[in-house]
Amino acid sequence: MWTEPILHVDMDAFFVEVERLRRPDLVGVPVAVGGLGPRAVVAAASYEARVFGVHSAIPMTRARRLCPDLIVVPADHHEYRRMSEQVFEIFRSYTPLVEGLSLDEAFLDVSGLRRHHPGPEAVAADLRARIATELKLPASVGIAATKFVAKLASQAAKPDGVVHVHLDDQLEFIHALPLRALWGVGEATMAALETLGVETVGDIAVLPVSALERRVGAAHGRHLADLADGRDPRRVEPDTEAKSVSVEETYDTDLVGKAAVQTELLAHAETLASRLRRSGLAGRTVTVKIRYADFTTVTRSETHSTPTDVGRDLHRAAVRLVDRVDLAAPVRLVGLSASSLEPADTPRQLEVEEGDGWNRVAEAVEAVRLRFGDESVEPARLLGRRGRQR
DNA sequence: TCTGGGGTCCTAGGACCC
DNA sequence: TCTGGGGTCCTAGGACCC
Repeated sequence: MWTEPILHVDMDAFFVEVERLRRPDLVGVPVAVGGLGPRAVVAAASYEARVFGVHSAIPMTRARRLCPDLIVVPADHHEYRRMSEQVFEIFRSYTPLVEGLSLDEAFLDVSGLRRHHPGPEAVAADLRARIATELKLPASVGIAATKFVAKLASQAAKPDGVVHVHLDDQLEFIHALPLRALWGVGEATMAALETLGVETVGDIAVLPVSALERRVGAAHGRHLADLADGRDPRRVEPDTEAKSVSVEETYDTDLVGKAAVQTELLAHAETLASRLRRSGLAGRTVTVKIRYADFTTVTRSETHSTPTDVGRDLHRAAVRLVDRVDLAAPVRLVGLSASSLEPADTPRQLEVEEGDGWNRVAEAVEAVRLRFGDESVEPARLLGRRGRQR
């Protein structure tokens, strides 16, 4: 019973269902949540819309063509985040071992609930009932011995169901699935494996590992071989800190010229800075991303010895970086990100710019000394010197 | 059909250090 | 005068996920 203690909980058409809570007119009809601009894509589609072939990531223009009666609702990420927090609160009322994958799905390791529930299926039933009654939202749950099988099980459970894959049936279950269903197998991997004539997970289970490694790389190849044999040692890791924070925008019409790009970078820098501050983070690495009209994408990054969460610093770095890319061609997307993140409150070495930098430092130092006394600020090399003299 | 915005992880090459 | 092996960090690009 407890040999399959991992739950993968996946909210059904989450954005759509959240919208339906405040707009009952959306119930039972084809709905897509997404952007409204000419370049928007579908972020979430209701099951009524999926019948028409409307699903996540397809262009909204195409979705409208596939389903003329489609109701398009602009995305409200604040609201989705708010509801997501309530969903995760319920998850964490069962176990602290909750690993969120996005706003609407998570792994739960419920092995610690042995004494309180007869089995993981009882936990899943209880959890789904609570989400349904307290939040009025549907959720599907996959139960398995490993993370990747639990995730596949929740897909099989949709919509609004539960699938428990017992250890004894695990290989039979995964081998029958199309290869593309595996987490980590996308278009490129499928293309790389095409010549091998593999279609299902079972097909790669009988392949030599070396053949996989040759085509998709060492790490990926071995990983796929392990999954096909049902091996997945990854534990449920309670949520870890963010590794990067980014802001990007695709424009309805392409930007032309350096000035336009720099202005967008200034706006991004301010947004990024406030997001960093709200998370209490600062980044040492700044990366600019430029996507041209033909969709080719370039990035330029630089890493500093000290992290920043200051809009002005981010913008200055961004302008330096974007100077190294071609801005004569039309640009459809501009992005800015911060990585190599550190808590913003760790002690930092100040970096003083050329120009009037030291002047401003001196002014600031005087202001502090006026308020807190002459010894409140001094060069680091002098620290402790006065103490010794006394 | 003409491709969002937010992320994570991997690879490969090069610089640099010991 | 030509040259090893290992480790770490950085950069750029790309695959993939929701």
